[in-house]
Amino acid sequence: MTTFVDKPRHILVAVAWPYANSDIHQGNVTGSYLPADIYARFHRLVGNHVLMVSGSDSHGTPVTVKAEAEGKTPREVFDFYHGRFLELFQKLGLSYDLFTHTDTENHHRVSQDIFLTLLENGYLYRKVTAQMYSPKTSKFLPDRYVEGTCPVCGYDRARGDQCDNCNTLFESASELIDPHSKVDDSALELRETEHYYLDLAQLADDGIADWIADDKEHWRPQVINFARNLTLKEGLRGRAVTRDMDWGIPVPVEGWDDKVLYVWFEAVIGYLSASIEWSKNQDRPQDWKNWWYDLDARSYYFVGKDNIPFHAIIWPAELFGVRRLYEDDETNKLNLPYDVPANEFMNMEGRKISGSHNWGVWMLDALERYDPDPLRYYLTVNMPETRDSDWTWEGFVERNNGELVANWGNLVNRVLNMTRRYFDGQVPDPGLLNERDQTLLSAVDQGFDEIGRLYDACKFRAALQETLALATKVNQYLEETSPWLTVKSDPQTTARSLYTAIQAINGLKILFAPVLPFTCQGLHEMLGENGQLFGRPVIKEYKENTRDHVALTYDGSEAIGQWERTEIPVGRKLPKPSPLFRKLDPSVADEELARLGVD
RNA sequence: GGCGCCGUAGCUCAGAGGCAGAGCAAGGGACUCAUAAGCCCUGGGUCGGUGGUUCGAGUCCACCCGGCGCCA
Repeated sequence: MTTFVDKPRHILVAVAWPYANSDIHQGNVTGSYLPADIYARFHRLVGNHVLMVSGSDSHGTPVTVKAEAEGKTPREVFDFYHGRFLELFQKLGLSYDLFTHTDTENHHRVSQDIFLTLLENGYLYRKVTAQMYSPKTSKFLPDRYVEGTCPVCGYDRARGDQCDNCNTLFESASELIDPHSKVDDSALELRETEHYYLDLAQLADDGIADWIADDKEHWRPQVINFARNLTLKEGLRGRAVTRDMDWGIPVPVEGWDDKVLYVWFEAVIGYLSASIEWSKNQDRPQDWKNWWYDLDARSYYFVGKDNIPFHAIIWPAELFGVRRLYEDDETNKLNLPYDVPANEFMNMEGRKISGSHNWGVWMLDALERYDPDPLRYYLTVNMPETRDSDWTWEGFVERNNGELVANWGNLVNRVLNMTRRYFDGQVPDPGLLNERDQTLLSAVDQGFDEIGRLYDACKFRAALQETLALATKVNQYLEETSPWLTVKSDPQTTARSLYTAIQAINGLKILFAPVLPFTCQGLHEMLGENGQLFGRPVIKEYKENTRDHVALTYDGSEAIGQWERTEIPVGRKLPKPSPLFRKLDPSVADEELARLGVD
């Protein structure tokens, strides 16, 4: 059945790392986590070797700022949100092989080793610059936490990187008159500091410019054009990979104890370090190399559009500059991204989603009121694959009621109910299938090929629409054969029609499964089938030498789902069916808007 | 200001040289297995605009307008 895949391939599904400083909303989910999960589930069904990794980004200024605001340590802050991420992902069915975080010993070591290898390979250089320094706290301050008077318009609350009044951008916060700390208002001074820089210009010359220029036909146009625009038009400048801070990964160079690796530099290394950690957790410490060195392996980076430069240029440049890690064979090189299927943004009710304005659907909260599959469905059918999209609660209710309930759920329900009523719940013996029956089943079989191609190309909206169109076809087939009429006069025809519909539904179960894993498992059981289509998400604690961490993992050892239509045998007694989806009252939209404070 | 993405039915979008499409919404119909669901039929278009290339242009090219974004 898997005609578009010749032999099992290693597929790395690399998912954006959420900052562990706030809860996750629907924009985060539809932007990267959900498409990654759909892709991973599809390829697991196809029979490919999937490794889906990500984790919480525990470092970085947003975490420390939140910690200061709440009077906590950064570790307390990220531990809290990390725990909530694990709970959400488990409930929403995001099937990470490993969702870890960046404050593990493993990640520290891999990041430092990457740094040292880049240094050894000549892609890091040192440079001294002047930065704003707070004598009061003995800390350097990032430009956007500096406030002062704008030298252009005189606005007295201009930020160090930009004046919000006249939109002037500053090269350095030192251009401000009377610069002071936004955090504690204390006066600042200019002080010299030395940092390591990634030599992106050299990396571009040595190969990354060619790599970005070549063989990217399968990339989304807005992604590859954007990346090429950055490399060609702007040229690549060196970028500091260290900074003056105490929360983060220590720079592994003597005398640099008061500096850490810059978060943008080490967070992306998480894709590699998490693969290595997963491998170690499985007691197969070399396994990760199948995804990172095998020439046939493919890596997909599911991120939002704000992350395109880091994944289409900077991370490939890091990998290219490192060449190989923990590998003696000099012919091996770390794989660069095969694709970066970045999504655009999702708005809500026409406005930008915003944490500080409480404008968004907080997923953990939404799961208190709604099942995961309808949420996954709406977020997929409305996914911002080619342009920004818009979440509306009215749209959520309409799609749920009109498509999941009325079309697909109702189809399943009517077929299983008739089987129950007319044949005592046993799969009827169809005798010889006629042309119309066979046409329907071959349309479903063809769906595995065509819809499979869409999933494989990360066209999830289209895949879902095609699958729903097949469900409509089965509904049409039922109208044409009208088993509720023939049952009185021609039971054999009724048997054939219901048998055919049952087999068709069983095929649709798999076609829908990457997006709707929970209800498809339910249907699987209503068809009297055994086993789990997918594996189980498990939250586990892992011990290292100095500290432990909890992570989400995926146990696929008992998964039996395959990308093909199987046969539900004649004579099987089916269990009592129950509806796959529940209809939502239109007032739900008003209630949710009221919850947001909208009249 | 430069660059990129987008502009197609009331709404959401697909189509990327060969008869303008789907779903929803609207109007009509036959049916009753099903969560009043499903099915059939109908209406609905200056494909943002202008000019060009071509036997033929939503589709390719140039310019312009509008929305969003990145950079300056």
